[in-house]
Amino acid sequence: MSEAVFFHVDLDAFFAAVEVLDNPSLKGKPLIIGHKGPRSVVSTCSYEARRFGVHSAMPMTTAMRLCPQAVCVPGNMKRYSEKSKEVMAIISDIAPDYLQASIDEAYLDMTGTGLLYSSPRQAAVLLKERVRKETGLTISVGVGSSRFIAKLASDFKKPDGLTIVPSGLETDFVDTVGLKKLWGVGKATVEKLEKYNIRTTQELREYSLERLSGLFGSAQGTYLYKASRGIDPGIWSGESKSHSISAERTFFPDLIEKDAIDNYLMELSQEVAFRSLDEHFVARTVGVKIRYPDFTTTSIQTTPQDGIYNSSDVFEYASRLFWQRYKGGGIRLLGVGLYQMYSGDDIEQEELFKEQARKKRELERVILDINKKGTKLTRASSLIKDKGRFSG
DNA sequence: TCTGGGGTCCTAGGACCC
DNA sequence: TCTGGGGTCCTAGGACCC
Repeated sequence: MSEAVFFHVDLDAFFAAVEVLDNPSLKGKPLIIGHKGPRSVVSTCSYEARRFGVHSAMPMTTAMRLCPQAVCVPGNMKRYSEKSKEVMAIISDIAPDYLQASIDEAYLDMTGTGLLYSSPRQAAVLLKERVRKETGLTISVGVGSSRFIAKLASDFKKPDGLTIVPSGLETDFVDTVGLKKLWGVGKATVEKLEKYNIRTTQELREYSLERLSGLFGSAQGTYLYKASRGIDPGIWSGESKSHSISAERTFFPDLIEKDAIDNYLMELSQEVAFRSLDEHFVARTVGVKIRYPDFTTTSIQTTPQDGIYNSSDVFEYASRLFWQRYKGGGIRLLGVGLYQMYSGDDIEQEELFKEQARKKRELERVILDINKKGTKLTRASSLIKDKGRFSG
């Protein structure tokens, strides 16, 4: 029985790195990925831009104030997906088992690879070399006895880092990383911990499981208890329980006209409906999200008995929910989501599936296929766009 | 700093059932 | 009848991650 070994692989400043690869004149320059609108945020940025204090999720206006000379590009997800696939292909070549966690990171289970590689270090170096040679990108790799430790380790030295946490030193490593950088411990939790005078992982370990569960609830209490001891609290262990699809837009200026609101509700409804069709999922719940100019956000959802089978169903429920909840005035953000989704292949065989709804769903599938082949064929109503819209 | 968009998971309260 | 206990589902909101 060999000891558990996990790698966490993280692509360095991924979107920015791909942009530089495709346009070498950007090399060495502060580069920001994101729209330039007044309500945009930074998606990713190059290390050159980070030196000015720019980081992901920062309002674009702030970023440009900190680094006015930065080059700003909107980003190209299709291209990033391509490069991501190239990297994942190399990973699948090297690791017996892996789990892609997002477009730019993966967890590799390297347990029992002692006969394939002389050491975890050798395997990690090989992986880094192959990714660099074959894709032109650099990665940071963390190695540890669990996914949790590997994840913290990959972040420890960036870019182009390799951090190996020897088994037995997990708790020491967690102390070195520090409370604020623990995965799963965000701003709100840090603030709450500080109220109890907990500022370090050592101080956190002085609290019993019972005490933490009482203060933070059983799930988060257990999480903090384990994480502070370097024990994997269970990140990325099981299958995900639910699936959801959502689409939202932030507007500038705020949306106010009824027609514009209806048009966006229709557009967002179609977007999520077609994506659910594409992914062969059927949703049981529809929801709407409204954000007002003062940033207060509210949501409302329903789980109809009759089921949700096509884009008109989604729009009907979304519209009903919106007008039920809307308090009036400007709208900063509008969103439509589908929740409690399950595999559509089951439902399509059921008797209760209404004939009309089924036909419509099939028609929409045809439209989806045509769109995939490159022709644009959408409902005329969704083509009416108001002039105020800036992002999408 | 004035705050995107797409997700997952958790909590608390209420409804409802046995 | 002043009031159990457990389970499940639904809803709204919040934390967190990339």
